[in-house]
Formats: sequence, C-alpha cells, structure tokens
Amino acid sequence: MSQVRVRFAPSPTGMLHIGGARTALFNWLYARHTGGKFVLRIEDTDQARNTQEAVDVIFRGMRWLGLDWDEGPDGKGGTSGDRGPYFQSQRGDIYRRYLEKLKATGKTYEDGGALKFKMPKTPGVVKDLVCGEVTFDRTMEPDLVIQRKDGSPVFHFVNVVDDLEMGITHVIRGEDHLTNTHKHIALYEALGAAPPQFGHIPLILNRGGSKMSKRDEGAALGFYEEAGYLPAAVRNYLCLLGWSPGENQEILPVPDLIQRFDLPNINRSNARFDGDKLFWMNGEYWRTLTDAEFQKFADEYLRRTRPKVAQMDPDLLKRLLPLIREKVRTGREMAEWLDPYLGEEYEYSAEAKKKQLGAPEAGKWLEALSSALGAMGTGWDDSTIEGACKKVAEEAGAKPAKVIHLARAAVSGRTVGPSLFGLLTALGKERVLQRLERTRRQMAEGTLVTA
RNA sequence: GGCCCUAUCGUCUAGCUGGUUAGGACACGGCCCUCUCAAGGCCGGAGCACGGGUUCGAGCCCCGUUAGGGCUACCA
Repeated sequence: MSQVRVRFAPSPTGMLHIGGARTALFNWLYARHTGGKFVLRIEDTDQARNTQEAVDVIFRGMRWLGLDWDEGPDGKGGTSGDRGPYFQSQRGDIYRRYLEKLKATGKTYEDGGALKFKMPKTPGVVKDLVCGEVTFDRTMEPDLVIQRKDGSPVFHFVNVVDDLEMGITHVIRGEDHLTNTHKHIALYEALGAAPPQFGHIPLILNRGGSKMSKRDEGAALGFYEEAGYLPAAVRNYLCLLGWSPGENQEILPVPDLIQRFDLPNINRSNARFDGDKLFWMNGEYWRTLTDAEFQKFADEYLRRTRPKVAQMDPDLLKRLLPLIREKVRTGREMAEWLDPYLGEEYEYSAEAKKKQLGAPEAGKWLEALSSALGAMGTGWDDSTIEGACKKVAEEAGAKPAKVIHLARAAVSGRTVGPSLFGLLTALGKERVLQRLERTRRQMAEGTLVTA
C-alpha cells in the first residue's frame, strides 16, 4: 500500500470556518496517524475575494491550531512539495491540459458556449469510508458543466484534477459533498484514473440545528483566538465533534489523539457546536498550563488586546496575573479582570457603588481600614492583611465578609475579583492606601465616576 | 419537489459481531467549602423518536412512518 496523502483545500474567504478547521484537523490527524502526507491547497479561483489577507487568515488559523502541513505554500511566500503549484489560480495550464484530455475521449460537448461532460447513466456507487456504500441512480442526472462560457473551469472539475495530480489517496471532507461525489468519480473514470478513497465527515451544526454558516456567532476560528482561548483546547474540543476516542475520555494530548484517530470510527450524524463545553474545556487546559506557558500566553494576549499593560509596573503585573488566572478561564476574562489595575484612574461599577460604596457605614469603615493598614509596619502579606481586616471588622461589630467586600469595591471598583488579601498584597501598601483615599475622597465629594 | 445521509439525556457521545440497573462529559438543580468569583467534593433530575417485524430475548438486525440535516449552480 502506497503512502497516504490527504489534503485540506480551503478557499480564502477572509475567515477560517470552524467546520473547515475541523476538516483540516481530521485530515491532519489521519496523515499523522498513518505516517502520510498532509497537503494544503488554496482554492483561490474566486478573484473577487482572493486577497493576500484572506490567504493569510488560513495560514494563521492552521498554525494557531498547530496543524503543520507537509506540502503547500509555506505562508511566507515560499512553497514546499513538488506537486505544485498549490494555488489553483496558478494551475490554469494544468486544467487546460486535462480539459483537452477529456475532450479527446469524446465524453464532452459544447452547449451554450459552455463545455459539458456527459454523465454516465449507470448507477453511481460511492464506497465511503465513513458512510459506507452509497448508490445514486443517474438515469435523470443532468450533464455536468466543466467549463464556463468564459473559459474558466468549474469547481468539480478542478477539484478532481488537483486531487489526481497531487496524488491524493484519501479525500476527507464535509458530508455536504457526499451527493456530488459520484460526479467526481465519473470524472476520474473518464480520465482513465482510479479515484481516491472518500470519507465524508458529519457537518457541524449551529445552535439552531442547521449547517454552521459564516454568519453564525463563533463560526470563525479567529473568534476563539480573539477571545483568548487556548488552541490546544479548541483543537481537543473539535476532535470530539463527530468522533470519540472512547473509554470515557475526552481530554487527550495530541499524541494520543493521533494514535486513536481513524476513519472507521467517525460518526455519521451531524453534531451541534456547544460553546459551553468548549468554554469548560478551555478551563481544563487553562489550569494545567505551566507557569511559563501561562506567562507566554498572557504576555502575547495582553500585548495584543490591552496595549496599556506596557505602561504598567511589570512587577505588579507579575504579582497580579497568578491571582487572576485562578479565577478565570479565558484570555479575555483575564484581560477584563486586569483592567482596574492598568492605571490608577480605575472606574467603579454600578454594582460596587450601589451595594458596597453606597452603604451608610462605608465611609467610616474605609477610614478605619486605611488607618489599620496604614499602621502596619513590616510584613505586608496575606496573613497580616487578613488580620488587620478582621480586626477592623471586629471593632466595627461587623462580619469580616462585609469589610472585605467593601475593601474590594474601594480598591478595584468591582464587586468580583481576586481573593482580597492576595490582591492587597500584590498591589502593595502604598497603592492600596492611595486607592482607599481616592475612593473616600470621591465618596465625600459625591463624584464617584461611573464611566 | 427529487435524491442522499442521519436518529441514545437539552448538547457532545460510549454502547464491538443482539442478553447493560443504558456508561461518561457539558449544561442544569441541591448540599458542602467559602471574602466575591472560580476551582474542588458529594448528591440529583434527565435519553434509546414512533410503529411494525425477526428472535427465547432488540438501543443494537429488517421494513415503514416521522423528524432533522445535506445536495440538487456556467458558487466553492
């Protein structure tokens, strides 16, 4: 048996569709599982949408997911592999050659300026690796246009020619192509070539239950990168749509995924995309990152989404991040939680003002807190701060929680945040006193800003 | 309309060649922990679409119905 060659052939639409990403992933897994080659081919025949930016989106998405390809454009202007070109827009000569070859068989004819392929009227049989044997009655099947009036070849034709020329052995693609496959097979046969094997994988459905379209929320892979998801989590989650590793396991490292993945155990029914579960899974990966991995991720994500971090005291950031990390599970949440510490002009949320800072005893308690914390000598740490806070509460005859929540609101402007004692420790005494003072001043002046 | 695919908790799924108290995960509810929020622990509700067969026995096999999805372009 010769070496497996699979391909992913996206068209540059300006986004990498989540379904396309999953198709790429399954192809990649199959190539790695079998020790075969994974080819990337760009179907850039639609001139209107074909821009460099749109092509770059594909490269970026593939790299982000960790799907490396053995042949195709390298994304840096170069190419690897010797079965190119890997852009359809550069394969015109090849298509013309095959068009001539097909014409020579006498199985084509001109109609209305277009070139048509005479579809055989015999039953079309597709032996699908996922769906089994599917037979199509073609007695009523119309002939297939393979070249438009303007001379350009159509998708079905170039797709077949490319797969043939590139020596693709297994075509793994979405089930939406299943009913077209017999046409492709007819083309292979007319060209005197053996068709590849096919495996049609179930579609990814949106919440409403229809094929995920580019207009659906979260349909673009880039959406998850922007939201600060971890590529490993997204990749792992995508694996579970239409396939299961079995043995009640869902979270698996890549080598296990590769080892267990195979075509016969792919599901036949479509799967709905469940953002909640992805979110949960991201949390699982989020928690198992090493400190170094998390730091790298946080640096890159924050630099991109919160340019203000550059102005921030790096030591403060370094102290804050671990505290925030354990309370959230995506980069976006992390960034939002960091907002109150990006500068001293932080805002107070409506809830913080209403529930905490607006309380009758708030001013009195904050004053007590300021003096208690201000009086602390050496040893500014979680436990000494806790002691001071509890003492303030005790003297005020209140539960510690009351004072703690008030302090959080004063110091961060929020009602939720990292554990208070850790937060105060991280902020440092001077900054904490300054923030308490700022809050008291604004309370006194009645100018607590909202936005 | 025609053709094709599919059908296990709300969702993703396990369930190999018929014998299971139908398993797991997300989500959800309750309790515990608790300074908010997460995390964690314990408990719980929730499913074989329906109807016929075949069989001693069907979630698994066959047929039908229903439902969902897809395809049916000189789009890709």
